[in-house]
Amino acid sequence: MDGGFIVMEWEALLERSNGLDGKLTEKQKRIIQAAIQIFAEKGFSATSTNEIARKAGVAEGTIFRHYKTKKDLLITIIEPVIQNILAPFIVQDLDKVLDQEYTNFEDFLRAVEQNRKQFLENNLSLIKIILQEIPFHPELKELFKQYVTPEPLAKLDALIKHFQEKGEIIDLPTYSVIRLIGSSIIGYLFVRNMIPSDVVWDDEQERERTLQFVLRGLKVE
Amino acid sequence: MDGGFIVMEWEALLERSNGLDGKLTEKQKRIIQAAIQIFAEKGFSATSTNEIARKAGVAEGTIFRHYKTKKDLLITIIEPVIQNILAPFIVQDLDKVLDQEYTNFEDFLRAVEQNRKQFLENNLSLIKIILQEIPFHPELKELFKQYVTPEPLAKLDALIKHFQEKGEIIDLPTYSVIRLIGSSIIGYLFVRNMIPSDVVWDDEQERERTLQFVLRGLKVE
Amino acid sequence: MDGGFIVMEWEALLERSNGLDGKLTEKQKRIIQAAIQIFAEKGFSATSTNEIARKAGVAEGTIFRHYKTKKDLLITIIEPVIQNILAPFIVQDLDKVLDQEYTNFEDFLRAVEQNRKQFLENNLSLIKIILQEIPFHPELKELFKQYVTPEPLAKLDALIKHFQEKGEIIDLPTYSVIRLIGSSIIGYLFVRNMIPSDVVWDDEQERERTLQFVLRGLKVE
Amino acid sequence: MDGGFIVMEWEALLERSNGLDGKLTEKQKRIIQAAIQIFAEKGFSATSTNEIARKAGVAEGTIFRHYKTKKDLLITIIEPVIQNILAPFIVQDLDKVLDQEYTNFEDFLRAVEQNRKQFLENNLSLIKIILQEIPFHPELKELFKQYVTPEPLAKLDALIKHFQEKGEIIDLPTYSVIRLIGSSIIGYLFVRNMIPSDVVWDDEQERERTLQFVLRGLKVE
DNA sequence: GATGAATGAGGTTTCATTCAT
DNA sequence: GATGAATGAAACCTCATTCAT
Repeated sequence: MDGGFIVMEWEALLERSNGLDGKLTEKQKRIIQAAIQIFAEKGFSATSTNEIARKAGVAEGTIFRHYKTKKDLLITIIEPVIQNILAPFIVQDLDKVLDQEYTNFEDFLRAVEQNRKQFLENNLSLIKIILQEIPFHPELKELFKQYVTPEPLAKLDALIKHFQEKGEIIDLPTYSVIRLIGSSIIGYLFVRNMIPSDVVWDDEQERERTLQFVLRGLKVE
Repeated sequence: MDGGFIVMEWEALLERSNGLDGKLTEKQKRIIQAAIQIFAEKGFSATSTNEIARKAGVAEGTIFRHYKTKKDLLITIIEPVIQNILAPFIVQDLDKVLDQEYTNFEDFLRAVEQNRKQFLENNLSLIKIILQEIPFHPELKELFKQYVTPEPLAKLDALIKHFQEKGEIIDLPTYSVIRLIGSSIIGYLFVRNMIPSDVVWDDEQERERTLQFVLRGLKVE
Repeated sequence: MDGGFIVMEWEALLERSNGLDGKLTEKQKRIIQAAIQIFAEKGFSATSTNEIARKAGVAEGTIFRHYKTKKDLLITIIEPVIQNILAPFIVQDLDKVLDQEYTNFEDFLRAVEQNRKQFLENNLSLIKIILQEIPFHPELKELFKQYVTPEPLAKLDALIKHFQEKGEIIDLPTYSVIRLIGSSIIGYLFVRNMIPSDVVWDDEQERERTLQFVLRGLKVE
Repeated sequence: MDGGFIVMEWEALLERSNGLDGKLTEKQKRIIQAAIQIFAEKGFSATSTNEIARKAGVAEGTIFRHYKTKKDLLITIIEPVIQNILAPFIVQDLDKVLDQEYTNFEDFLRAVEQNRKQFLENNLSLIKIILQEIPFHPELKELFKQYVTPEPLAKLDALIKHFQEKGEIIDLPTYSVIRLIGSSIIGYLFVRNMIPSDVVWDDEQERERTLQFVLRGLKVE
């Protein structure tokens, strides 16, 4: 099983989001790992702490020593993921992109797609949990809002405008551009990950079709 | 409250899906209505039959007289919705569309968007329930597959090809075309329904932008 | 065992305090009875609902169908007792006492002692529970205050003054008189009920000594 | 807060009762102090060792290094208090009293009242704990009996007889005299300590009334 | 001596489901 | 058909106590 991998990924997110320190005990890791797996599989409400404890190989009480309630455990897991979902690579690397005049919109698009595809693949269970549980937990919605800070959005805005000024994409409000790009890429990634294994799917071609669709859709006529 | 409306809508779906008109007793309707509301609000697992009974104004036992288990109640609610999600208006009206040579792709797109928007608005709670619960209940997945019958898909396929032959849209595999159109429209509808009430949103413009984006994205160059 | 007797007594208090209606099911009575016994024996906190259920011969869940929480059960038991502790016979019969001029202080004292002795004996477990738990539950303190209504106190005040005017007892503030009488009688009743069975105790004599002590202590010199 | 004071008091009791001076470490003192406070506030059963540890600022394990079980801690706290409750000042000073012919019953009464009032005020929490827990722990009852040694009682008996022979108080059995005096004084102290702060209470007067009541009640006619 | 993570038994409460009325 | 009291399994969580460090 790949549980170990999932937790490694999650720990990476954790470190990136809290500056690190980590210091998770062995048992804590096992609890987190078990919880991620079962939450993703059955949903938060339908998962019992007993089951988590059994899968983690710890006593049930141990869970509650580290996380005051079951919901606490959920939030502990989700918080760093939310932070990283909403802080796409742009934030880190935007300056470079803006500085380098040679970068065009198509390269940007390919980079975004590549980056998010990676993130999605590395964090499938975690993202599933978030999508499932956000509607039911106001605290999570709050977390979400809290991390939609103006700064990265401003940068993204600048970037879009940059391409518009260069005449590479059509002149629409930033949020519309983001929505249209986002829909197409997320739609592609969603189908790609959800299709049953017995269906033929030429990933390379589908990606190319999606990117071309977006490029044409936003091209200045 | 619009609970009554929701059930009326659901009953319509029920009738359309099972032909006959149900013969639901007053209490059954109240149970269904209460269940839809609370399932949508808190999720299936986190909803107690006691709560449903209270909201429906019936005894807890009454629920189990009509639905053998809680899950039975869920499936009873979801089944007709699944059928109708996957049987877009095309099924009923496709012949007309195909017959009428004058109909162009843009009109078709507008019609699809309009039809799905209506469906979404009328059945928000129901769709929310389905999206939430499908991942956790193999029976529901089965139901899903069962209703992805070849017939409507074949018709849709014919329709896409029809527009491709007329040179109105680019020559891609049908499923890619559907995916690209679907992503954009669903993305638009999703944002439209999810945005908080305090954000400005010019619906007419956004719809137009989305449609133009799709039209350009699929246009033959 | 006298459990049946205790509950009968408690039901009597309940009826007297809520005007009656009773309508306790058989199981409810068994739960109350078991709870009274074990609370008195081990204290509220040290009593488990599991133990109550076992002694009552019902399922644990049944307790929570009737009483939302364990504390609810405690309050349900205690409320009518508090009411009746604080509403001594005087309330009911005071008018008679005041009307009959021939009644003297000694007869009154004997009557009080007799009445409270009866009450104490009939409700030993209940009173024990109250004394134990009141300090820890603000709700109970509130209940207490709520039932120290001005009306019965006013009547008692009138009665004391009545005897003072007749020159039968010394001229002290009512609350001091009540305190002194109360201390002596409660002290007598307490010792009487607490003494181990192997100690000799001539009840008749001790009561007489106590009454004479109070009479002398309050006599006008 | 007066936590420090409480433990100082308790240490004094401890020293007086075991002769030696205890050699309590700093942490032990903090544990005892925390335990006294929380036991008094919430009762023994409702107090968790975790809470004691937190309030004492020690690790939970440290408690169990010093006291084998939670009950052990309770008994450790209570034992010296029981000894001192039941060994009123008489024990130490009785000889003086008996020797000094000039001492009369009234002075004796005043001294008892003063001494017990002091004790009560200094040890309110401790006494509260004892009264709460004695009914539930046979070991404590045993302790109690164990300290009701014949010797101090014999001295008290002698003292009562002494005043009876001098004709200062009525001729009743010693235990009746003690009971009557005790009831009145304890009743006074109880009311004095329990009255809410918003009620007027002239302590000097009330004490005088109580003492006069006892004096009259026991006076030879 | 002190710590605090770990335990597992047991606490209170909730729940879907049954069944006599 | 409808009820709602009753059930008991299982849920979440707390607790006193142990033990390796």
